[in-house]
Amino acid sequence: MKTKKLASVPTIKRLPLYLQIVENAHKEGKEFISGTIIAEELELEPIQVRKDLAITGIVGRPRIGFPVAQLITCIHEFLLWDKEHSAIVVGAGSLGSALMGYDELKKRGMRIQAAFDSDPAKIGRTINGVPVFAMNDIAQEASRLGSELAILTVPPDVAQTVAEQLTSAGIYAIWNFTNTKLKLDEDIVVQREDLSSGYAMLSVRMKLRLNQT
Amino acid sequence: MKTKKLASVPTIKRLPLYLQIVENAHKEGKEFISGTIIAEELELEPIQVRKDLAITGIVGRPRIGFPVAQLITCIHEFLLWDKEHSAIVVGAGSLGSALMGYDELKKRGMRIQAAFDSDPAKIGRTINGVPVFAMNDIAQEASRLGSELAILTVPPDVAQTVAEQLTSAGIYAIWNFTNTKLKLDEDIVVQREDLSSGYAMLSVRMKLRLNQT
DNA sequence: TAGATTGTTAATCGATTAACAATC
DNA sequence: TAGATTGTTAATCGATTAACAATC
Repeated sequence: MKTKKLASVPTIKRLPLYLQIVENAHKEGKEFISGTIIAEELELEPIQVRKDLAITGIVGRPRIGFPVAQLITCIHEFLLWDKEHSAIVVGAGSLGSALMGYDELKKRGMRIQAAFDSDPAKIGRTINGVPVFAMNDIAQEASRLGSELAILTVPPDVAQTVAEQLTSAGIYAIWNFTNTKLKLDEDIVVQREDLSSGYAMLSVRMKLRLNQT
Repeated sequence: MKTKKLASVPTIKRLPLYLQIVENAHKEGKEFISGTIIAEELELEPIQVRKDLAITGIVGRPRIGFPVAQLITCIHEFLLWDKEHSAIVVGAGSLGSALMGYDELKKRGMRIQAAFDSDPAKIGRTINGVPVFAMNDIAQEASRLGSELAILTVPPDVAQTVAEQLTSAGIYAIWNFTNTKLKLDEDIVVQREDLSSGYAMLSVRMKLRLNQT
């Protein structure tokens, strides 16, 4: 088995930015795009773009740049966005509903099969085309659907309990939108999505901006 | 004017995590909390927690830890979360609506004064207590309200145009939830909130997990 | 050809981690 | 006192950036 050098976290997080630009170039009918152009668009250094793209296995042509169609494929494959990921949304509040209607995710291979909520008014209905089940049926339904991933948008006080139910039902990855640090088996992938850290950055930069004068 | 050493981006992003734990400790009536405890809770290194907290100006007591109440104040002040930030939501779709109802932000000083949308069905109504105005009235209303910050949740194709209107109306900071790279004056604070980078991390980690076997 | 761009190897920079004296 | 914890100074680690030969 080949031991590939792992990509760094910052690199992985930049790949979707590159992908978007390359897809735009593709729509415009361009066959090649240079790292220099991508870098300008995102206000990054060209060398950083080249280094990042290299991780996907793409090979560019000096003087010409990278083949657009192939680059899209390489990024997709690297991120596993060429395969479907089955997912359920747990907590069909406003954030959960927003995610169910988020086309970007669907385009990137995420298939949201079902949602779960404890509000009787929501159970049995569909939101953005996704059927809503009772929270109590999670274990049963998630097993039946064979879902890989759970998008967790429940209130923080039930997050830990619900997460444990999910793992029992065979879910091995959780996209955690609650601000609860989940304590689960090590082999469960938990990705925390933290709005407050973005808000912290924003606030500090606003403070700096105000102090400039 | 004292030239403070700037905090690093990773440090700033971790501060809200610390804040949450310290606030919990406060609710439980604890007067002191050690960096070691905080680190355990978040699965970080104690030295990292101490270094991060130091940036806020807090002074701890050897053997005892950090004074809880004072630490909360220090983090709040550092993030400017002790002051109110006036904000408007531009694009009252599902994500915009979710943010209007997000208590966390309100607790951190964000005051959402108004929302804007081009859908006539929404204009004139209120969502989560926030009045919705017509998109055409942005310039006028934002100036009148004196808003500092705009939360941008419009479709990507109008993002740039709307952003320019916002800056003309005196807005100097934009929390950009669209996947459009905005091209604005350098003195405008643009904080991009990128769901796709989180999804990229999640996908790669799921891939690794699957390859483990 | 001339010159822009790739990809590799080396240098730099900055964040994390380690070591340890000071402290209560 | 003994021992846990802070805060400072130094060491390490890894990401970014620079330099440059190879290429078309």
